[in-house]
Amino acid sequence: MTAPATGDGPLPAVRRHIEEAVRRIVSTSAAPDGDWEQLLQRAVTLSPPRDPAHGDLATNASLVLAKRVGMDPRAFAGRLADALPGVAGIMSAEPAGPGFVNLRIAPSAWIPALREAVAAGADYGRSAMGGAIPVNVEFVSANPTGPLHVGHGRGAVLGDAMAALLAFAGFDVTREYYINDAGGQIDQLARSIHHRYRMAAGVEDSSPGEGLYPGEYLAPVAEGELAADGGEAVAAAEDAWLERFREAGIREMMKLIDRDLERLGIRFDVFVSERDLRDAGRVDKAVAVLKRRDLVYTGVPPRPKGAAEETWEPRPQLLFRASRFGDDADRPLRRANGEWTYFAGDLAYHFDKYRRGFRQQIDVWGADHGGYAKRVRAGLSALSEDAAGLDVKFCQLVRVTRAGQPVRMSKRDGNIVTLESVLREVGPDVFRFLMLMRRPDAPLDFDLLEAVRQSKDNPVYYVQYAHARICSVFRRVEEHGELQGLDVHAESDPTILADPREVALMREVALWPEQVEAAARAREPHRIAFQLSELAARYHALWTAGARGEPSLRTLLPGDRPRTAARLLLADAVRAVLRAGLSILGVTPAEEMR
RNA sequence: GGCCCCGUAGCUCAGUUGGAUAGAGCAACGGAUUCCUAAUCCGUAGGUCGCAGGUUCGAAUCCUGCCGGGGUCGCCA
Repeated sequence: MTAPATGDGPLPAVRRHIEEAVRRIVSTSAAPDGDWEQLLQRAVTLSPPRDPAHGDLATNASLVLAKRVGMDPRAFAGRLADALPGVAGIMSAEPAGPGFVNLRIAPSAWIPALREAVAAGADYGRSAMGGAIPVNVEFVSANPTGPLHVGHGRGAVLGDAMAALLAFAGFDVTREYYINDAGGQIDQLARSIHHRYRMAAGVEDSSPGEGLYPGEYLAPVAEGELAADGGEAVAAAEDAWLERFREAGIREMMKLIDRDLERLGIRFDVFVSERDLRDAGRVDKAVAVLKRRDLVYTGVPPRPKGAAEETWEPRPQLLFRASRFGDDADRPLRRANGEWTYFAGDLAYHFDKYRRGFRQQIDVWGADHGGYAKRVRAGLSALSEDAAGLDVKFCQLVRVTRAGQPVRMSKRDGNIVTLESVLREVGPDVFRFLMLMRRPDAPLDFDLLEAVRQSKDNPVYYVQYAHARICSVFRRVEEHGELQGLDVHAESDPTILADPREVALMREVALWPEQVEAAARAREPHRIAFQLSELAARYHALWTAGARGEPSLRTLLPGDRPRTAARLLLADAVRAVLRAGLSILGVTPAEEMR
């Protein structure tokens, strides 16, 4: 790909300058005690103030430090403000409020960022922040018992964008899928296929009964098996066909899932099979490690309040001391029938990720697994001796509606709203963007009609339109004789860009790398979606001003090559941010809207 | 009952890890056709940030307790 941005934008320069001034002021103070230098690094912020009237940037340095070194915050702010102007593009600095210092930055200070953005294109904002640290992002991991539903789709998009964001910020990211291909549900899958098999053979006409999967997507699998074996499993005992149907089921269901993921443009680097882990003895090994540390014992767990008293019978079980690692109770490792619990397998799996070098692990789960995170974190802490961390991101379920009415589910699809059916209607770009316009742990209503409406109500088209407009401007340059052969870089004089709306756009372009890093640190891809919306809004506003009341703000001014070149430079820089952001979200940057 | 998530404008949601007078979009109302794409823009109006305490220069944000909604609770995954 490309090298991470190494350019020294305006922000780092301003920050360095502030730090030097702060050190000078502190050195004159009567009581420079304490860990103020550490605070300077950690707690002092430099960010655009919420109210643009306060300037371009603001720092809270004196609020954080003044008291610590025995000074009055307002006095500290006053001295700091006096010391700043004149360097790094700082035009003026004023103390404000309880001790902020507001900075005005010369518009020309943003210009290097514009050139950097244009040069980097979709890679603008890529950073080395992550230091190539390996991060494992595990997501989807849906059971191979049927096609993906919309909720899986949300998790899929979140995980994929998370991975892209972290990769963009310089982490060494692996996208991983854990296949839950062991356990009772797979037996039920095999039995469901067998039922369909008997239907296909004409010896069964009732629909699948209790506990079996109703989806008709299993019929082709059954028919395939029937064609292959000529019906020998019709009346055979379960032992004779269970394993074969399990394998066929897993294989075919993973094909379905793969196809759904492909529609979303998602590729995984690694698939890990629960069965493989178990068969290779990895579960035994993980439990042995815990045993060696005296973290496993046989005991009777207390009856959970939710469990009905009639069905609960106290039974000694093999337990992991999860309560020593922040969990609320010790957790069972072995089922009554002697098999490992799902939890034991999950321990082995997260341990396996750790042993493959992932000290940072991110899991994307559905909200219905909410109570489960503590015990897995506890297990990973125990197994890695606190060397590995697990960050679980929860996705609330998605409610799909059409014009406000719940979408009815088809038996064909197994009574779920399939991801495929939604994608067929709205396309991957709309789906991905709308899924990322919301914080993942907030519930989401997805309306199929709203989603395809092409207007400003729909943030996908809104952002894509901004990108398309810029592309359109570039296509039109050559239509003007006076602009033939315009060299945007050589002929532009960006100091011409003086309108407040233009300067605001320049600033936003310059701040983009910082915003990417903030989103990556917070591990919140949805911030990117919101930032793109804001940038698009600013661009649309400027554009419409030029198109309506203020022709002098237009990009293409045939009589004024330097100004046109400068405007094109700005437009191109905005386009770079849009491309970079959309690439993180996995959304296509449309060249034109038709 | 325990644990997890949520509660911000009539509706849907942001809120830069504790900052200044809490912001967008939708809906409502009023505007922009000499235009590089009107899939756009400008303006008006809209708030006890669920409630009550606490922490400090400063709280929508952190801590405690309530209220309300959702999820979950051995031998499913």
